[in-house]
Amino acid sequence: MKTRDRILVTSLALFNDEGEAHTTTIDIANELDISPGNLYYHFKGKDEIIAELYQQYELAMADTLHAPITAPLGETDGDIEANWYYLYVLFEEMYQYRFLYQNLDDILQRYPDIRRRFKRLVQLKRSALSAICLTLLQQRVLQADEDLLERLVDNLTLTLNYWINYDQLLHTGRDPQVSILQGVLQIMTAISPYLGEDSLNFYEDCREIYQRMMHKEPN
Amino acid sequence: MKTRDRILVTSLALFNDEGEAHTTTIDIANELDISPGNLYYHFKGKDEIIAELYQQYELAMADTLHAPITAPLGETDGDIEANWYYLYVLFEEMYQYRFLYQNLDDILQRYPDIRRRFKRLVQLKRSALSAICLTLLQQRVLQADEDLLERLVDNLTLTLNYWINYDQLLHTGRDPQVSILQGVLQIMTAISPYLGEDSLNFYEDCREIYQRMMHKEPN
DNA sequence: GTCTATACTGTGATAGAC
DNA sequence: GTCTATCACAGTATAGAC
Repeated sequence: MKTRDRILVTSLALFNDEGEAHTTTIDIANELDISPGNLYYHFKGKDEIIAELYQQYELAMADTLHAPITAPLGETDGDIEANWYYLYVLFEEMYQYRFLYQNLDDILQRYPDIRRRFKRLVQLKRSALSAICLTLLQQRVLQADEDLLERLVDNLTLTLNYWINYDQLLHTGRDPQVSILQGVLQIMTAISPYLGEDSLNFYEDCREIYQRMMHKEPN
Repeated sequence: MKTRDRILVTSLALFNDEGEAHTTTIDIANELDISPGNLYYHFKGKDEIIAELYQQYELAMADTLHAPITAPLGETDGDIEANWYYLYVLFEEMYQYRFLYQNLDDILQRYPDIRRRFKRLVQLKRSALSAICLTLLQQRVLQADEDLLERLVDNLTLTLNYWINYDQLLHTGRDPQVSILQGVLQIMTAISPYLGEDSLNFYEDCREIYQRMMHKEPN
């Protein structure tokens, strides 16, 4: 593994675990057992490392997010399992770059370029969740309820974005896998009451998947 | 106004507008036209200023949050207007100390004491929202749906905590008053589908209050 | 209570040898 | 590509005069 890549991997780990703000270039160099000078040979500074890490994150997310926008998830309409798995993957990808979310406003304030791009990404998340809702709900929501649907999609986007922060705050040290599963359940549950008579069935199916995932987790 | 209080007021303003992480003791002293030495006479350092500001925030919030827990809001059950106003006040109080939410994880990591207390405060928010739900929903939610109710309350707590961040991210520079009104509407909307046959009426009432508040806003 | 001076620290960044 | 050495600077904190 090249030094440049090792710097990226180690930086990401330190940012996630110790917080980006309090990880210095020296910390990174120490962790890698290289000199600060060497680090500066590969990257002009912390800014450049963060820019590169964000680039990685953006590529991965954008790729995933386009899936439900271009084609409905699952073979049959309302395929719960496919949507569950999809949300799980999204949460996982976000969790891998969780340092972004921990000091979000701080980072977005310092890097206006990342701010613009992050905003676009959130809008993309919103579109993806909107597409999922539209297939799940099908024609169920009346035309007049367009606005209601917008509120639901905002609700889901908000949950997707901040759930892990919220859950880890209330349950410090909880296994991240559990947090993520809870997050998926949380989103699915928020959709359920809009499903009319299928509402309870849908919710029960979700809980069942949740239970199943929770118990096979120690793999 | 005593210097000590002026330091607190100015610090809060700077933290909110420029971000806590990048506001130094010197910035605060400059803004007040006093010397850094003078500032250090009143507070041992930035830590102590933050601790004091948090104390203020906690007192105000805890006081407000106990209201619906001890007695239902509104004179009649399901008094929408009273609950609307209540949520509005909560958002406003949080907005006044928004620097806390902008770098939340960073601050909570640096001050373990604040972490514990903030966590308790979120649980208090959760209790308040739970109490509101119970009066609004009354006996509507079946016993079997206890778990569903928990998911709803988590959803509302999450929205209350992060809505302003989310809204300001997607609509940079939007009038905070509008963000807050949207936040209240967002929470009320999330409750509405659980109201059974009153669902649509409730939602329409909320939209009406929202419209009214939006237009009298330029006061 | 408030000021000016100053010292200490950690971090970011570069130059030049190997 | 990697190292050592060193600089510059910002932010924190204190001492002592007024």
